Amino acid sequence: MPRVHAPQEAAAFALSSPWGRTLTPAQAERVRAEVRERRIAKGSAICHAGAEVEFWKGVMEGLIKMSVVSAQGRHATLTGLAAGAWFGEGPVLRSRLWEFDGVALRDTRIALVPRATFLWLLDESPAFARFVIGQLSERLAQFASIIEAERLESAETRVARSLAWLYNPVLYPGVNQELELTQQEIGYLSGVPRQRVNRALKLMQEQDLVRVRYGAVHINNVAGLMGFRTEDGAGALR
DNA sequence: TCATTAAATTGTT
DNA sequence: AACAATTTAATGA
Repeated sequence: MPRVHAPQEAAAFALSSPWGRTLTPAQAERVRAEVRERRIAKGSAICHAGAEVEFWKGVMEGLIKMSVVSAQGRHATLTGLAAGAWFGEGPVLRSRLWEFDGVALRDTRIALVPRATFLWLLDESPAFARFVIGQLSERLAQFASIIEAERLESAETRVARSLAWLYNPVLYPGVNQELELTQQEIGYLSGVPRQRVNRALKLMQEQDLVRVRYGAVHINNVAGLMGFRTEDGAGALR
């Protein structure tokens, strides 16, 4: 069972985020008073599809995989969430229910903003509203890119793209060049088998886009990764 | 600090 | 999916 901890660090994390810095002192004070922190052990759930959304959530530390499970038990990864990412605005605004399952791929710390506080900020702060709109737009672009790659491109291209998306400055402000992800974890995030991830990383390394390390990948060229293509994408076969 | 062993991760089939 | 090779982490003298 995840435990709720003292809020100080979570409040500091929230208030130093891109949206937190835009708040008025009064708005910041309410956030400071109401933000909570939760620690999630590797392998445990952050949210369950169908459960009520109580909080808008920010990743302070760690890594999350968002996925959906079909009635038959097949599951598909939608995206990863790295440190600095805020998520849940979709279900908070739309259905009040989580639409996906979230699992921590490693020990993770989450900042929790109560739903009511989130909605209050949306009403009170135009800057906050702009942040949320900007984030929704980025996510839409991300999902469009993923669907396109899923249908038209090779597994190697999908791996490159999911790495590149981790460097989107709007969705993941705090990611640095040394990505501490194992090839297995990259596989979970991109929905590609580990063997194929291994092959993909070597191809990217040949082009100096990344440097493969033990348990990590050093990213040299984000734009190059976003544009990375192989000749054997599904589009090339038809 | 070094050597040994176990565990995790990578690379290949 | 299975297996071997490599790297790191843990242990104990």
